[in-house]
Amino acid sequence: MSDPFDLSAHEPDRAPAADAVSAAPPPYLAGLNGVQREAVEAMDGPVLVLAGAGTGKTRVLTTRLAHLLYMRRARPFEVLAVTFTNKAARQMKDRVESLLRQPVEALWLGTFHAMAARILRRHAELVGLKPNFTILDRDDQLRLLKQVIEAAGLDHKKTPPRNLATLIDRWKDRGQTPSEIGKHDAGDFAMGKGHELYAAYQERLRSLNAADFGDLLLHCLTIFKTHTDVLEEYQRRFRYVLVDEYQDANVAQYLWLRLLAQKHQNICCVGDDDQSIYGWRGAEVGNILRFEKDFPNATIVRLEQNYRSTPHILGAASGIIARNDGRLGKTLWTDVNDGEKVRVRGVWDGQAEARIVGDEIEILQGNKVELNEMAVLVRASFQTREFEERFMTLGLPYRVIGGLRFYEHKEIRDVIAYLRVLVQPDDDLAFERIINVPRRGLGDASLQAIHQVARARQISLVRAAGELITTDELRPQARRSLSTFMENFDRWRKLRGDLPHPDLVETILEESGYTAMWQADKGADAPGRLENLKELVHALEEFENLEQFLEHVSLVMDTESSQDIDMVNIMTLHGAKGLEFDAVFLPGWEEGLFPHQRALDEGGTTALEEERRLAHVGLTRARKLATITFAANRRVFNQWQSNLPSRFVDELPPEHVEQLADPGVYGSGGGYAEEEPSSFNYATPGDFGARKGRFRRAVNNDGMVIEGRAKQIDTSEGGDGGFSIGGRVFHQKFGYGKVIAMDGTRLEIAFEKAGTKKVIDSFVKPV
DNA sequence: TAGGGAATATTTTTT
DNA sequence: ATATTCCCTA
Repeated sequence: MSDPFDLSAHEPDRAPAADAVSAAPPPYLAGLNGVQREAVEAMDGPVLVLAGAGTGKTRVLTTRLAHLLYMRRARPFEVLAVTFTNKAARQMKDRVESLLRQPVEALWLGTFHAMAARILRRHAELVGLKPNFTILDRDDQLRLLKQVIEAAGLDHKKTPPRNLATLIDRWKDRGQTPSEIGKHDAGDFAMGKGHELYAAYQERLRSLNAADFGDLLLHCLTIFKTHTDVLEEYQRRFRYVLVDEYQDANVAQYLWLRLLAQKHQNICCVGDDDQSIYGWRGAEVGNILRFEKDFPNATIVRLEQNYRSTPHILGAASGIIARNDGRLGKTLWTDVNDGEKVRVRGVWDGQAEARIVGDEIEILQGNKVELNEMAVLVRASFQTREFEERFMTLGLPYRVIGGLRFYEHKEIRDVIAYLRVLVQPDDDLAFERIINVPRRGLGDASLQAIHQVARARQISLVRAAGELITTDELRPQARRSLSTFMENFDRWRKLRGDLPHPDLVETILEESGYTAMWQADKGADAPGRLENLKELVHALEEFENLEQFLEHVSLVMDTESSQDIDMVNIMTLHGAKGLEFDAVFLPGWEEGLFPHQRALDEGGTTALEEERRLAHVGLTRARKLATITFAANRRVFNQWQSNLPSRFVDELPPEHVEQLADPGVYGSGGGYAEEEPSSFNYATPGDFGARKGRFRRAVNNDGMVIEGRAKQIDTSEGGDGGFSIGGRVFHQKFGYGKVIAMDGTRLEIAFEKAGTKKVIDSFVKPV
């Protein structure tokens, strides 16, 4: 291997780009290990980097990109670098700039969707769109689908738009247009009309001059396939292609990449099959395997040395992931020798869990661990609530990442709709959203009338509205109101040239009565909404114009939460991918929640393995400390449910786990606090995990299943079998109920007063 | 047309 | 439990 610091050894193969090169030797290669360096320096030809968690994947990718520019292999605009999240894209840009110690502009660096949108805007007319097409979000998509379903004479209750959306998304994820799928690919869905609905939806999108997320990629593929000249232009341009989180790519993205990289073959994909957690969104781990076939002479680099976590954390994570079949099989290792074991702790219920996590966080905080360096990683977003409540009580600062995002707030979406109509008058969906917000007497009847005109004349709603105000179709009141509404928009459009856009938006908010609407609202959330509106106007200053802002909100749904304030992070496991923290809390490791019941029911082994990868991702986020908790009882939909510990708890190798006794189990278990003194024993570490199969169950006086070592139970009362599904039973505490399901000695009973619970049979009597 | 009140679904994960 | 959506009446 030649000396990378010697520039003469790497004679640039093209004219240097004056703007991106400094004369100093690359300062960034020094800290890399052998394999990392190999991945960075293998610049010619396809490269696949299989990078385990915490092995310096991002570093390799960014260094490689910096190196390409530094070595003048490509000018910035000749490099395509795609990520899945905007955050990752931002990070990559920042890091490349800091490696090169200068700003880098003109790179094609962004999410798949952003890059595809950029290409599509330039060639929109090739797929029947105008360059200013609207990008629909999930909400718009669903509303449109509802219309399509009803237009097809179907009931949107029997054919839920959501299900149709998922179906269509999956087709688009696979790169299939309506003409490329079989007539019956949708099976029974919508009485076999799935295909027809898809086609109708695409037609509607086109007439609305709109594209959904999937279309951004799909339309690109169509263009590439039908217009080779366009494809060639991009193939020539992109001398180097870099891909982050490759295991998350769906087929459409894969095809997109393959087409673009075909000419130069300089494609570098970084991924980890063990971190593939987006199968439900169409991600195809198989893409990793196909890579070698499509790019036969690919260099394969494995990164296995972990620089993040302690051996116990790695051991625990590896132990879990080892249960999966069909892995590419990396083995993470580390130099580090010390560190604490992964802690596992069972608790009484969700509140106790939140309380204990809160306490632990305060202890860590006392030990000078920054709150920013701690995270609570949940399986499902509803779990965040209990932590928020607890942390609020404690006065513990926290941020929920990925919760309700800024742009998903109703008031923000309303304003955006105003802006969309302003910029793109033909945006029917936006128009529909705001025509009567705030209330201006333009209800269903008026909207129907407008629709009728629009349909008859094949024009957009705004144009139809413009025609309607010249006729006597509408009631005078409605007509006047609509007329004012339209005049407002005309005036605002004229103002666009004269007024800075934040001021314009403020004007619109005032004159439309939108601000007034919330000021008049007595709801508890109204002040917050007004705050958000202010924040939105403020945010507008960051953008050059409204179009840019709208593109941003369509594609960048995340908002940067202030990293500089010291706060505990709460987020889903999915949201945590790519992040790391000193201390990680993993609550809710219960059967049914994690692995999630729905994954278990619908996805079989494949889905279970994905859940397992999720567990692996969660654990490997931790640098020093990982704490797993599971609650015996949890309130789901206002119903109490007893749960068994997750099978993943069993799968943790005992030698890497410390089982914690928890004296506080009964401290806050709602009404149960007094019933059982703290005599309840937890399993020793040996009992946990070492035992084959399930935990032995313990029960409290109510016969509800809680975790741990089986406790002596007085079974003298009742429990002589004879239960049957549908049978009526009586429980000392919960009263009468009906047996819904039986699993050995466990019964699931729908109590008349107390809701559905899982209880041990010996505590109920047949009646 | 709007506003209240009932019925109903929601909760897996997201660019 | 909460949020939306639906339905009915004023």
